[in-house]
Amino acid sequence: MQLDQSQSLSRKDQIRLEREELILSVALSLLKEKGFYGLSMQAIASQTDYSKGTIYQHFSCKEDVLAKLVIRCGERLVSLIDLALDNGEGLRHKVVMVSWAFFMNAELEPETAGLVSMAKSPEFQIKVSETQQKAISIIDQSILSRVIGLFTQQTDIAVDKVKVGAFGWWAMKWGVQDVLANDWEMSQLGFDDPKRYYFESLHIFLDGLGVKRDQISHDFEKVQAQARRIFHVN
Amino acid sequence: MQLDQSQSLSRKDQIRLEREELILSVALSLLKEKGFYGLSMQAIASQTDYSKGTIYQHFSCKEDVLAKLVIRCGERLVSLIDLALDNGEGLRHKVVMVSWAFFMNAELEPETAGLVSMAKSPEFQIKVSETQQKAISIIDQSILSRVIGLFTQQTDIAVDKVKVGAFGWWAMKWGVQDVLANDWEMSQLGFDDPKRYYFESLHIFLDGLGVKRDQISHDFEKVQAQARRIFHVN
DNA sequence: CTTTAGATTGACGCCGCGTCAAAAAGTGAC
DNA sequence: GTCACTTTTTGACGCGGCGTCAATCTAAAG
Repeated sequence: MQLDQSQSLSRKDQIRLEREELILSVALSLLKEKGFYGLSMQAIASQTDYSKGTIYQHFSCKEDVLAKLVIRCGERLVSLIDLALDNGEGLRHKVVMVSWAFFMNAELEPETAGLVSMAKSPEFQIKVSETQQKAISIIDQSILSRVIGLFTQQTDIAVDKVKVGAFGWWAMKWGVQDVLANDWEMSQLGFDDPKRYYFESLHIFLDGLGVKRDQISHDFEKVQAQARRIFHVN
Repeated sequence: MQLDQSQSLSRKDQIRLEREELILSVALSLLKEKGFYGLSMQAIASQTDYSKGTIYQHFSCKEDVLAKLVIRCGERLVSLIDLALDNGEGLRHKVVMVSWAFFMNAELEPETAGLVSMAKSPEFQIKVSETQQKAISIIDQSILSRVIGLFTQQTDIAVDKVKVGAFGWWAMKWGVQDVLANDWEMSQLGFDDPKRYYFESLHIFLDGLGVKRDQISHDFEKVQAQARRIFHVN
């Protein structure tokens, strides 16, 4: 009896989960094809061969769907960051590798990565269910605590510089991400490859912080190749 | 005859301009009150006591209205930047003052400033009339060329560092702006006042670049007060 | 006063959102 | 297999926003 019930429950849950998966993958492909404006609950319903009502049993609104995509994107990012931290040698190298974690995560799913900053706006947040809000918040904390932890653990940086270091890096990385996401016309002004400029700037910042230089970190191509290997991208 | 015609034309234009002004101010106040989602062409029409059709004679769509707000915001920013450049002494000080130009511009009209990054997204852009697109593009160029020009003119920075310097600063500033615009919960992680951290980070970056230190630039309060005075803010 | 060009209006068609009563499918007892 | 009951699914519906356009109004010129 109990077994049956639990089995049937888990079976239901299984189906529910699979469907949620389907909905999300359809949403993502719509996002890719038609962009943010082209994504509608109606379209998701048609493409999944479910009715609108059923979709609304999984997600309370359009924003809720997008939030879930952003959450998955964030979860993948966290795992890439962990890989970066495990494989980096010393503070500078780890910082560089984590930067690549962000870039490659965005590369894997540019559509979703482009939503991240929108998903953080208050107006978006209030439309999203609390569960999701918390999930986003937890991911943010995970990432930031890893970043701060990284700076704290290392010995080649003064205690009073830890927070500034983490902050400055964070800001710089975020700024570049924004440029990349909406590919601003920086090339017209001679900034053909923002990533290269980012890493150059980053090294200057780390120099200013007094972080030890090393052999690998300064070689853009090499470290990129290394990152692709570690993250299994491309 | 000709005089009459030109008079009547300029009169018409005058009225048209005033109305455009009215529309924009109503749009802005709606944006403040109800936020981005609450802003509708219908609402603008009601509040201005014009019909929807008339509003559409001025702006082709909602995005067009917002674009115009962003453009004005950008124009004001350019003028603040010029003030900053005129009043700053030396590279570091000018960089700091220009940073304050950005911050205070955002402070003057947070709603609009929060739209800037959205207004740069391709999906937004294609909905906006070409004239506006160009206007935005011109403002971007104005700002970036000033920034690059600033780094180029100064003597206390190596030639090969000019572009990196401009880029790194740009990225960092942009990242912070994003944090401020959506006030992310950084305070929970001990970053109570992002602006202070920004300036600390900025100085570290400038140190790394080899930019000369000075007396004023490092005093947050002092330089803020100076900026408020120059920009006539508060 | 009449004509006419141009400005203004708001009803209209369309679409997307989110809801909910009704229909369908599932479940279990007999 | 059937019946009664629960759960799930459906899609028609109401709402509201967008952008259009034929009809109406205005005002200037003849």
